[in-house]
Amino acid sequence: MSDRRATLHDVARYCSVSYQTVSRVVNHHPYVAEETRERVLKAIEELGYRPNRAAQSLAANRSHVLGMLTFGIENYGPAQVMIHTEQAARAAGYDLIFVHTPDSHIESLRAALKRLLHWQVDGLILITPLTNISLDDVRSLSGDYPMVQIGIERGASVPSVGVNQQRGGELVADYLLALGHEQIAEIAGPDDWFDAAERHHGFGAQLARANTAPTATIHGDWSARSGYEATTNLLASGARFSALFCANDQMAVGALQALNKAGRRIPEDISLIGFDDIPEAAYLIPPLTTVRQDFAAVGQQGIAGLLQRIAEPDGEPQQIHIEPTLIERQSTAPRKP
Amino acid sequence: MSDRRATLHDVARYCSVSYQTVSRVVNHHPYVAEETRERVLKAIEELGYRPNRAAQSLAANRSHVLGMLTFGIENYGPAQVMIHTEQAARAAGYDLIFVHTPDSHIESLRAALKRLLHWQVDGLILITPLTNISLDDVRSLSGDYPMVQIGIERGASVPSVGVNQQRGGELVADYLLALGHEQIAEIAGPDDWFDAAERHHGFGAQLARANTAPTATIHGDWSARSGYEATTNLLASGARFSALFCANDQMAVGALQALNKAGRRIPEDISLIGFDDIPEAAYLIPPLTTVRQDFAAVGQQGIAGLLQRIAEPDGEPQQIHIEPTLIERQSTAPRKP
DNA sequence: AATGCGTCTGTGAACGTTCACAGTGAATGT
DNA sequence: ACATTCACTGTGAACGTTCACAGACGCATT
Repeated sequence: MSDRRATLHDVARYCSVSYQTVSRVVNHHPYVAEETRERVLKAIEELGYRPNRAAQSLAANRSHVLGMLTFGIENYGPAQVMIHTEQAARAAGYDLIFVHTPDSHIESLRAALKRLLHWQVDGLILITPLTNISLDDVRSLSGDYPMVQIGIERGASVPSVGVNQQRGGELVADYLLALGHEQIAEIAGPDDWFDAAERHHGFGAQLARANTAPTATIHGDWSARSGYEATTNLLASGARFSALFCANDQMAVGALQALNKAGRRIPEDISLIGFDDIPEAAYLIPPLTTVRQDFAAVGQQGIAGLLQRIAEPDGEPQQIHIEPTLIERQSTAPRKP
Repeated sequence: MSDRRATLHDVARYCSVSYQTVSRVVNHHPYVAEETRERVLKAIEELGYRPNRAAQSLAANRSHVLGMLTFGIENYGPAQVMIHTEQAARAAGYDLIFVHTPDSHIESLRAALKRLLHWQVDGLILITPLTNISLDDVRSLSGDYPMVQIGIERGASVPSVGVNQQRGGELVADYLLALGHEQIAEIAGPDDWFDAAERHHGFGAQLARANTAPTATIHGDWSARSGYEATTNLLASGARFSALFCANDQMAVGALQALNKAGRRIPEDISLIGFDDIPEAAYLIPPLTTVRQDFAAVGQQGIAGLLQRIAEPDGEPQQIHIEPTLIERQSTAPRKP
């Protein structure tokens, strides 16, 4: 209707109370008479009044916004985490301002972080699964902002929530060993992602406990293409293996094709196992055995942790682990005798 | 260091100028002496001053924020659009506040929109590819906000940018007809997505021009699971077809498995074609023929359109089409004689 | 010597809200 | 009858910035 948005004062004038009373109604303060409340509510409705967030932030010195910094959301895991985090934040009454770093340079991160801090964000959610981004560096920029890191960095000084990737690696090792496999190859994720590093570490450590080791480890970049190329190289190198662990499902897709081209049957000749349980995993040929991560839980716990941090900024930074589960399908089988 | 963030006044006092001069430096106004500028810049650096966005919004009555409303970003297409849109917005100096609707009820949309409008967003980006969301309804809530709809709605009263889905459907029809296929089945997307509707429409129309029609059309929900089930039903129904068009690649993954289980060889017995060109498409078995959409272009044009709209709010709402391209791989072949 | 203009700087008010406080009645207790 | 409390309402200042204006100075033009 009108040119300008209605303000507290407009509403106040409209129903002859003070602006403060209107404010009280809006913020559900006690001590406003029922009759007045209704009159004000009606006026708000009629004038289409909406509080101005900028003014609220400024006056109250809190913004009701959380800053979300992401990297690599073209990948399934980070994207899932992001969606669920947004949901949890919204449920808690927070809006999200969202910056995506296109690359992992520390300078890009600084720039992204600066953008977020311009806003008086109440807290920071970091979905930046990279080891080369030192959280101390982040801290130096962001001061004592409440924040939560999604994905666990070992011994970090920041509260964090993530899937226990190390345990995931162990699950895979245990499972393949139980099937009788002794020669196991690995296509790991990029070294600078700590999810990848932890998976790799857990996997290797568990094999070591059984006095064995991966026959080969190649690092991919999460893409099907890299899985394909890694597998091709693996086969060309003459490495012998009866099982192959891919650190995510997309790389397993590529591996599947490479193995297929080389005439290896799955699971008869080679057992293949992925990680993530993307929705397509059950529909590959054969359906892919993989490790499922509960991203919804990560998102919820992440926000819960952050809100707690906002409420009481001191206290030991907690690290919350979500346990992964192995989903057995038909891409794995006992080793042929 | 200090408890409170530095303000304009702090900086001003620190180097004995007025706050207004500092403001001028920050905003790159002309008419500030080189010597002063440097002194101020130095002070800003030393005090770690950052402008308070809330105060800026409030005073200037513009926020430098764009509101982004998304639906269905668990799907490849919307997610890609979102990423590229964010990038383009950031490049243009805008921050993004981000709300995701978990479902397509109009009430969820209203709620989401309300959140965005609380902020004095300068413009609105709608990535809500649903036909049941009437843009007029959006307008009634958002008034004359500059906005851009990602994904073309036929005859919409709002500027929009999207891939020419209809043309995509035509490409598929042309291609399969040229290969000699006459009996073509279709697994379409959900009816209430306009991308799906347009693809379906273009596909059907082009077949009609060749005096034929799909032998069967089933609607899936974009997931591999639904592709699998649809294909299974198709086969069980006894429908005869030598080619199958899936409205996205994920459904094609499911179809692939269903056909495989039924002993149909691809492409020898049945040609399969998808849509989207997800990164895994080239690594399926066999590599999937599909239609590629340039999501980066969509994002960039979307932001460009919105910024133009913000600059001059009047003028005919433009609709920008991005043309899709067919990527031929090995899941399609000429019909067996 | 007076006028004008361009460059640079400062002042006051405004943006729309919250916070701290002060005030007003009416009901209650002594 | 008077103080005390409680429920409710209003006032002034502040948050950190931008905008519109005005002032001061130097230099060229008349």
